[in-house]
Amino acid sequence: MSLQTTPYKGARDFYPEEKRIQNYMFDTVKHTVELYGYEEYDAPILEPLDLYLAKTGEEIVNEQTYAFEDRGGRKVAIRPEMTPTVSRMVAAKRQELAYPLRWYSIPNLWRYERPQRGRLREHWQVNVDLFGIEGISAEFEIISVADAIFKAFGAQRSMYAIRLNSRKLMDYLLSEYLGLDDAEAGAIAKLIDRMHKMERADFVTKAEAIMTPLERENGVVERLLDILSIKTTKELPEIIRALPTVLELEHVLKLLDEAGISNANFDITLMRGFDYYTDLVFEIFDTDQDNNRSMMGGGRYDGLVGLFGVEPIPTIGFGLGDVTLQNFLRSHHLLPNIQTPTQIYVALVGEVFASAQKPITELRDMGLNVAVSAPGKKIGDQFKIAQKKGIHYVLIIGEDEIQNELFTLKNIVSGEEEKHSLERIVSIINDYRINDSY
RNA sequence: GCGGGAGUAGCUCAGUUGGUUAGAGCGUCUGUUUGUGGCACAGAAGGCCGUGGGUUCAAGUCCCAUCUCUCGCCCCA
Repeated sequence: MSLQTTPYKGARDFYPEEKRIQNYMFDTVKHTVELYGYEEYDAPILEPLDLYLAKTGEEIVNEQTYAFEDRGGRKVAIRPEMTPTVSRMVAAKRQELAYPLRWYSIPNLWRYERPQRGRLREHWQVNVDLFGIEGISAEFEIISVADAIFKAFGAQRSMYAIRLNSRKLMDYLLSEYLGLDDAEAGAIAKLIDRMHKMERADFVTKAEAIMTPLERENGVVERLLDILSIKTTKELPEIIRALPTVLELEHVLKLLDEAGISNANFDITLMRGFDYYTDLVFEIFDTDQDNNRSMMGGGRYDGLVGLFGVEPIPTIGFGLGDVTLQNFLRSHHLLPNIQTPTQIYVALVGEVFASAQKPITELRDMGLNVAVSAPGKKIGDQFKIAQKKGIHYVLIIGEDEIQNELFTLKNIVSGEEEKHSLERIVSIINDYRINDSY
């Protein structure tokens, strides 16, 4: 029995060409969020299992978390998300941090479940969080940052939709306006979450099954359907529209619209699961039908830092998964062809390995990325290898070059070939790289 | 955890109602001589047909089981 070469189920190998894509995506994200003043942090991949039990549903922790006992008998988990960790970090230094905090990270996360399109067991997730601002300027900023990331990749507004809702609004709607008890409200909320996946009649049947006969007689299902069909906050019943959370939501939408973010809209069917969100929630969807998934989700979670026994801190943030982001970029042809960072491939001709070291070192000292071919290969093969590696320049070093201190530089894309000094070569390559950038 | 689809060369796949030594394209390697690649030509390597059992004179092909991958469901941090 031989060893497998395939990676662990639901996890990916990143060969250099794939790692380049990931680096490009993460570098673009980092650059964008840093424009807004966000700073990178990180934390261990292992956390005490308790950290997740405190705020997440039983099923998620028990069945979808990699959890085990360490050698000291402590129950630990591989982090399935970053939000509890960052809340822990903030709580630990609650008194000494300078608010507002603008923090981001790109951790790898693990969840134990069956892989499917857009969802693997290991993925990387951009986490962007803003701590310490209570008002809607935080909502406006965090959604603007999310939007800026998509714009930084060259996405058009028609390619993605930003959907907003309010958890407080939905709580009021289900318990006060429709008069459902907690269990019913929870079940209906889950149903709403996936209503776009089912037929209307199917939704009605399932909704009726959740409600009591009396509620059905009183037309609660019809009232639910009516309210779920609305497209703007203006259509909400007057009593609901006057809620502070709705006024705030309208204000955020107005600010976004004035900022040119025209693809942000109210969506009363947006639920965002059932976890720690306390007020506004939002998601970004791919408008491409083949990738009809939430790529990014977030919202306000004012209560999480307080779980660590300190005064709560108002917080809003979002997460953006690398798998769904890459699917998005691919389906909209937004992934550039990213070159190897190696700029020159040195082809040695003849017995010059030792004497070629000096010019090679000088090139590196001047900042070029230089790979040297294996000795003893024919020059034609060395061209082939350089081409296959995607390196555009081959530098030929033989007896002749070393004697004259003029080296043969060949652009294997154009086929042009000339002899130059090392300084001239550096300048040619640097100019070429600038012109060749994405 | 539940369901659909698929496993044949490194990759993408063909393989007739079961019938001799298993096929193509791409890729890899070698050569068409000596410091010039891509193109072309010639050649080579590379398969327990996912694994185990069964039916049959005969199984890549049919049946059962199992494993893996994949798409969905559940769930979604």
